[in-house]
Amino acid sequence: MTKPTARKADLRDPTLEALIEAKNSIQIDARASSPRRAEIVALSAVLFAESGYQGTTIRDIAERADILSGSLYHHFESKESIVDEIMRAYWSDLFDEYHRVLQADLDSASQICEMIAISVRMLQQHGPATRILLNDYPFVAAALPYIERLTSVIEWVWTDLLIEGARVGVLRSDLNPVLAYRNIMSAIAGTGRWFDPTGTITVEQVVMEMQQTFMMGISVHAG
Amino acid sequence: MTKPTARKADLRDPTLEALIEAKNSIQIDARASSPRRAEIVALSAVLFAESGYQGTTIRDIAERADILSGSLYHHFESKESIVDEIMRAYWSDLFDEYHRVLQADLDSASQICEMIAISVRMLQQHGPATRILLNDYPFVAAALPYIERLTSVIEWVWTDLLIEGARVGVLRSDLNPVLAYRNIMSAIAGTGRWFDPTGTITVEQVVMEMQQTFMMGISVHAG
DNA sequence: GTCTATATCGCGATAGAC
DNA sequence: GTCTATCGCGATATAGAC
Repeated sequence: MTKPTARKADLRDPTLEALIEAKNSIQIDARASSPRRAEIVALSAVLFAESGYQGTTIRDIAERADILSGSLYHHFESKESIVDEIMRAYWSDLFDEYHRVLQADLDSASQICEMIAISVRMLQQHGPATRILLNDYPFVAAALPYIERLTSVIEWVWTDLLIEGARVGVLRSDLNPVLAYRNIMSAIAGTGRWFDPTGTITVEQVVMEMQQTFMMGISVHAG
Repeated sequence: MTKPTARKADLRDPTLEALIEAKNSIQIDARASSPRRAEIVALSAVLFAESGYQGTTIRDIAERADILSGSLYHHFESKESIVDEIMRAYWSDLFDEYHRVLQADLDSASQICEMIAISVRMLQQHGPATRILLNDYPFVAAALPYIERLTSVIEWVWTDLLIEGARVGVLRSDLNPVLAYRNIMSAIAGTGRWFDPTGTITVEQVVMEMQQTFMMGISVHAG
């Protein structure tokens, strides 16, 4: 099934455009090219994910990097700038993935399945970032204003798709798109808490169970 | 439909017994009867929910209580003991509600619907506590060891019910009970982040949408 | 790029007067 | 039950030598 309102021709899908604009607003610091800096960012992400942003000290990070705390300020101007860099990389990759899915010529239901899949697969490259977002959202959102802006765009993309799916009869007509979105997004975000990359459950198992649980709940049934 | 394995007769449902035992292990401090103390606990819960446990200072709490920070230590022995009291009240009420549902003579699907309902309804009396648990789980679980014990009991009750439902054919046979539980619980916990008691969406709307989304996803369909 | 040394601040908590 | 006053600590961040 192709998308009912053909947008591939004129490329004027407002949510897709908002997504592109939001993605372009994420500036990645050029200094991130330094390997040492990237190493410290990665190890900080793990510590923040384990103990929380406020529960992790500059000294904790320095110790893990085999360095003294003062030396960190050669690479970063503040503790906040470290989590900022973690977040920019995460959101940049996430928006690229969303862009790919929204450009593909899929019906609403398939797009939703794909969006669940890419969101959960972020655990592979950005497991710590997912966890930081879950645990420290109030702090991170307050410290980095762009986070709430990007979150809004994601919410818009989802609800737009859910409304469209209900309109064309692929999804339940009595669906509350905002509540459905929040249920799905909570389940996705929740993986950040419990998923163990060294465990026996694979990311693809999580993807499949989540797709089944939600799609069979929100799609129209034969009976 | 009545519960297939009749447990009402001999009352030897191991998950119910574990629930009762866990509930009895939650000791409520008798001093909580002081109105002033209860007032401070309530207002601390709101602050912890807003800014996080580590993001809220003793001085913030004192200011909101129109008191000086040192005076708080007449009522509490530490900052940790405040969040402890918030958590004990929350879990005590939650376990009472679970107890009521598990004692009722319902089939698995209805019990699951009821368990979703009571969990979401905790937002009414314990909205801040729900949010604290979501945002500060790693810290709170580390500081208050009983939390992980109680969480395990809840997980056991849910997965037991999901397995039972699949066994008797009320739920999908290919269901992964652990993953299904985590999806549902994440959606429930997620309400703590976005639900606004002063907004237009009611708790009962949230309950209904969540029941529909999950039940139609995990129950066996006619078609 | 890292170390030494330290400034500066705000935190949780305490002791005793009232 | 609250206030005054303060302790002791650990936090982020800085300055300059090497």
